[in-house]
Amino acid sequence: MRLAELSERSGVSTATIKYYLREGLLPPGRQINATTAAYDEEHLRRLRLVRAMIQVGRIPVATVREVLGHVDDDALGRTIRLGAALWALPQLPEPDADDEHVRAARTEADTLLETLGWANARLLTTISPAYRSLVVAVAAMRRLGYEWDPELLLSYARLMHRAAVLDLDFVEAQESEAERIETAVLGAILVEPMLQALHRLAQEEESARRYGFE
Amino acid sequence: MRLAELSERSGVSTATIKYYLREGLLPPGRQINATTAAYDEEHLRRLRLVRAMIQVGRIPVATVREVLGHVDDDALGRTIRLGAALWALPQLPEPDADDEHVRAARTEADTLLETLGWANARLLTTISPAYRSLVVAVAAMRRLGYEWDPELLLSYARLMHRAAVLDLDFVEAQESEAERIETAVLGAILVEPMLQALHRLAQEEESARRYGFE
DNA sequence: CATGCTTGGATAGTGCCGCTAACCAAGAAG
DNA sequence: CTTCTTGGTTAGCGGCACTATCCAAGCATG
Repeated sequence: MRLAELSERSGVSTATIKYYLREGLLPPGRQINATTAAYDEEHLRRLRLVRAMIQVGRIPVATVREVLGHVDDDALGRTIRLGAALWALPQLPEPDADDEHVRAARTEADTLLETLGWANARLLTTISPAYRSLVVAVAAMRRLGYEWDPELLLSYARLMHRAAVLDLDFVEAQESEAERIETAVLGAILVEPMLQALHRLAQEEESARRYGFE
Repeated sequence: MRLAELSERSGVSTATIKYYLREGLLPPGRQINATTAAYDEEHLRRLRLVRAMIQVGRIPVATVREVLGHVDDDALGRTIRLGAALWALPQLPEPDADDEHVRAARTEADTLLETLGWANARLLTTISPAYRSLVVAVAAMRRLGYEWDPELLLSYARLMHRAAVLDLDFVEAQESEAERIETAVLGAILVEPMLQALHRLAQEEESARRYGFE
């Protein structure tokens, strides 16, 4: 398959495909001669993957390259490989460690993990970007003066844990190990916008149920 | 409070505050004379709100202006006002209506709402951006060849509905109607990154539980 | 009162990002 | 032998979130 056909079948312009090749998101085609390269189904699939990550997952191009690098790295174990890929995803900016709200949020997050018994997550608190993002988000709400019962955060966490269980069950259902790794990363990236959309739909539904359209 | 003090207390540079004033994210200060303007606590709070939306919620500046416009619009009822604000949030791009995966995803989404009995959401399917985003996300996964039991999507939706119930309970706990509207929008914007962070943490935890660190 | 500093407002510029248009020489097609 | 198409290279574009610079008006000090 030539570049033009790859473009047609994927719906991505040749210029953009060339850009992805340049950026290393797509392995080069098999060079037939100086002016022709051949691409196969694997390229097509990879291209769709890249597009989904960029358009649906809103992952920056440079990050997609990094994430795919981890996915392709056969040397690592599953948890590490998944972790490496997930940790490359864009995260909230580093919090200011001196800020009082940040310190309070950190305490709240630590208590949360303890209460939940997430022993593994607790090992990662100093390094996991997800933990850091949680602290930033909680600190932002606290800074705006919102107070809540610790039970609330706990409830959210339990819900998201159940979502994670569904994610990983789905991953395990994949046939090959390579597919499982890809699904784990892709799942994490594509399930997020799906959950977000469902969340907003659910808010609309619940708001309309409670208050009608007034 | 002068601009310099507003900057110091919020941690936002004066240049950036001027930019927000220009962009209409912040109402102008009370003009004292040709070279001095006074800002009050309300400005400080608003500025923190804007920062949270931009930095934690990753909402584009133009969208923040739009969302705040709806929040400040006393003429609308609660559901409409919340809806208007939520609908202004960035969404996934318009799907290609001719694509087979998009059509399949639309059917799946419709069945989902029917099964859940989300009667209100079903009224909104043609116009709600959240519905559109859901379709795009589902279509992207289908395009990559992933198949799943309809039960899976249903489970995710039930989880997010429970999250939405928690959200709205929290909103109802606010004292004034103005606060409730603001909380509803802010909640929607700031809870999302929090849920995302919890989701990723939960995935790390669950993956480590199942497979260890190998 | 003079001098120098600070203030807030306006304008233009910066850096990054995701493309995209234009060009090019090598090769295929008729 | 033209004429068209190919894939690779380069430079540019448009949007975004700031940010550096300039400016005239005021305030503060000797």
